[in-house]
Amino acid sequence: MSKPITIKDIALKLNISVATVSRALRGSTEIKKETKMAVLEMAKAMDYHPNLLASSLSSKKSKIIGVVVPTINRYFWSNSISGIENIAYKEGYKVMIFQSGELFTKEVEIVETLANSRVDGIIIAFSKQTKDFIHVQQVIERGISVVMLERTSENLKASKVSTDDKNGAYTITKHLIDKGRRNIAYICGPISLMVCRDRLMGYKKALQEAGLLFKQEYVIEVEDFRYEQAGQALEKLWKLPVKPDGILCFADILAIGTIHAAHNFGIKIPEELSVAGFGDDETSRFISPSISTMSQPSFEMGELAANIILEEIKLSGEYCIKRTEIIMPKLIIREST
Amino acid sequence: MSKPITIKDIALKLNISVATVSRALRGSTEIKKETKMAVLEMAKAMDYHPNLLASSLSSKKSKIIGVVVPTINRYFWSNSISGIENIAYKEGYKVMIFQSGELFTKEVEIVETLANSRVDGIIIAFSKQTKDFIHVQQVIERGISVVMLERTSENLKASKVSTDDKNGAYTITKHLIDKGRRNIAYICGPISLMVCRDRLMGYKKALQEAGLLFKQEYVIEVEDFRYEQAGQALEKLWKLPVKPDGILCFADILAIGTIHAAHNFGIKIPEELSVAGFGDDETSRFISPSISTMSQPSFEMGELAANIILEEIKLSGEYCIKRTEIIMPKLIIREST
DNA sequence: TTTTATATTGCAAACGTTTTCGATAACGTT
DNA sequence: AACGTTATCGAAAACGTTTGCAATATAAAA
Repeated sequence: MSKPITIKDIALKLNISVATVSRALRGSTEIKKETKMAVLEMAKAMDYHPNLLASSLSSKKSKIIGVVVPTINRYFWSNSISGIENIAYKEGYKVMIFQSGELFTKEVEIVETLANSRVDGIIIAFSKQTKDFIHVQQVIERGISVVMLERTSENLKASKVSTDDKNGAYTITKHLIDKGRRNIAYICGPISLMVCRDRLMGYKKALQEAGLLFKQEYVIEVEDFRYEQAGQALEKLWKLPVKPDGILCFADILAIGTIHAAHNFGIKIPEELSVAGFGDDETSRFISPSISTMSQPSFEMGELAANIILEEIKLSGEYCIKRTEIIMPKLIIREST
Repeated sequence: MSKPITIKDIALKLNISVATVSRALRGSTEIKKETKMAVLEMAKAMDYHPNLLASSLSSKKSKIIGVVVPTINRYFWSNSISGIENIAYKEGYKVMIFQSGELFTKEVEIVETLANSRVDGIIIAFSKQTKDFIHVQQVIERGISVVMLERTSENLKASKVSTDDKNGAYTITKHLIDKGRRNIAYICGPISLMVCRDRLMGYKKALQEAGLLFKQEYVIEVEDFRYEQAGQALEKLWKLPVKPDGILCFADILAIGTIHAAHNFGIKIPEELSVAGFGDDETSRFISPSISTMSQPSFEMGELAANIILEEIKLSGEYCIKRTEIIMPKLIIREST
């Protein structure tokens, strides 16, 4: 309500300059111990709170890193955010979380806001609609560090950390084949996403290697990563002349949806149909049947992204080599296959 | 890299004052159409980006509302955040999301940072550790609007929106009783949370009304809302001389954990044991058995909280009556009871 | 034409910090 | 006694906006 206390007020009270107060508060060494003490005490006594806006404006650094993900309520994203925070907070950085809701326009808006708020760096996972990357290209040119996480692009000169999707999908498809499955379908996400295309490649490769025919009608593209979508996909697949005996799902959430729909159709899992996921959501272990999946170390991937961006912030604008980290997921076999 | 363009640069180029540029950019009415046009064009031509820090510092409003929740990866929280965003974005406000990780110290730190960043308002759900509320009391006194969401406190003069937990728990406990259950246990969260105590009261009331004995050993308090915790709770309950035939879980996630553990123990649900949840997580509909639960309109609750805070921001500091909104959850009956 | 109202603009003071560049004082060195 | 060091502090210029008030130009009214 009443005017907030500023360093000027403290300076006045102590009969010293604002410069010394500023230095004392941020622990500069070139300040006499007694005055530093006096300032700190007075600050506490007067209930002083620094104005971060003024500070960032003046110093040109905010100690904030912005994170933008498609949605926060999926395990992979929330968990990697936790990883990012874990590192960032240790280094005295705050992290601001934003969700694009898979909308390109909102993503652009968020990135712009973040840049205009002069955050020190941005970690971004693109929305499924994003095909055009100039909005982040511009941000990079403005001197803000950017790291791409999981949903990346090759057209951008920025570090990225992502999953080895091709090999991951290959591995789990091969697992299905090893289990004797011959007609394996793939319920995949929007093909506009590189992740989806990469996993498709791995799936194809495994089929080919086993001498199995790739059939286009076995690939069902769903728009959103929602339970219902998987159910609809299964319905389509079940109308095919040759029903699949195995399904690879792009994400665990789709696997759960598939299993649910299969249950309604009276399809036995895994006897009649094997279902595999990707991502190892927390839930996947606790439902029945539990889900075989490729486990992605999302927390660690977040940590890695954070470490990279902090590194680049430190070098800020110097020519540092952009890194590309590809993480291999791990096969986890459970009841559904 | 190169110095960013400022309104001063635009003013210089156009031979007008920074004041007019500022007014033109923010669409003030008292600017001639032609000059406004000229400014906007020049801004675009020079690739101008406003500095939000400077703007907020000067205008004393940030158009940002901060949200702090225990964790973002639980359905209730992420969904209510979506509700908050839905309203806020419409009104031109950005939403900054923070998670306390159920840690008091981190919550305090976040609230302090938010206040020091001069956000216009804060929507907060307290951590399970939070018993002391001076950190938000101080923020309120500094003139920042605060609204409490779901995890509230009665010691604070701030608006709140929460669930009618007592009646909700009463309703679903009664449902269990109606299904013929007589030995009903309650797996609850940290009793330090008012939500947990309120639901306990509803549970007790239902028992009492039905002439059933309340037994302390039927109440198991878990520390975290994690699947594993429910399993351990069930294990304890199953060692009791009289095993429960129904379990009310504080949250759906605990219900899923309970069902999983029951499955491992070979306990038949719902024949041998009815399991009920609270919150109606997305997942609860898609697992088998699907879970009976009390559905909370989390999205709408977020919207409500946002509307209230925007209202209070508008009145900013005037005596506005603090509102208390209690939302009644809805009973959803599925297979688990 | 003068007067009055109105529409546009500019000046300059905020907003609360950080930081460069000196200034001063105290101290030891030669 | 003159000098160089070092420790400690202050003055003032940024940082990029917004905004109250004054000034000017323009249009309308007398």
